[in-house]
Amino acid sequence: MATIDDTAEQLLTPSEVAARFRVDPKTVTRWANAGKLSSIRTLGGHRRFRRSEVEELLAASGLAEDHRHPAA
Amino acid sequence: MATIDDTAEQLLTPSEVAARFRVDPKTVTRWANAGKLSSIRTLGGHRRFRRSEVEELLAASGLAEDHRHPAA
DNA sequence: CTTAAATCGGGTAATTAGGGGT
DNA sequence: TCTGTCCTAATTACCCGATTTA
Repeated sequence: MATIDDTAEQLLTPSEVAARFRVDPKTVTRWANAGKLSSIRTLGGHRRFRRSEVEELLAASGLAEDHRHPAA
Repeated sequence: MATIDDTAEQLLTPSEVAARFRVDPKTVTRWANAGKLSSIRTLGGHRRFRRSEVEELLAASGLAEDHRHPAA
């Protein structure tokens, strides 16, 4: 069938982001409202977050999820 | 990948739309039923979605994933 | 024509949004 | 100031069998 290019950005749910930071999903929502996290909205109003941005923030906080060894 | 004419309207399956929004294909179906998405029906009753419309909705949600070529 | 995957429906749990208060 | 919890309403995810698609 017509396989489209999978250049699409990988998105995470609020729960998935919360699990990575060990915080409550509501806290992630507050970060999004405060503009600390870029949020995408589903057509129903639920938030989705860019995986790359979350990983970067985690790395910037000194926490490496290390499925990849740090380059620096 | 498939070589498709740019003049033709590119249609996406429910799964492809769902992957871009990080939701379940059933949710995309629900959006179509709610009139939030324009849907084309195959002769068997399956839904197809306009790629341009999906891209616009994603962009309106705060995500611009236009790495390939500008939709002008 | 056969096989495997996807999408149809419906129905029911789980998640999320938003506000308020600790 | 920041975070976790309580509440209700809305949205989304997973269950099934049957049909369509590739």
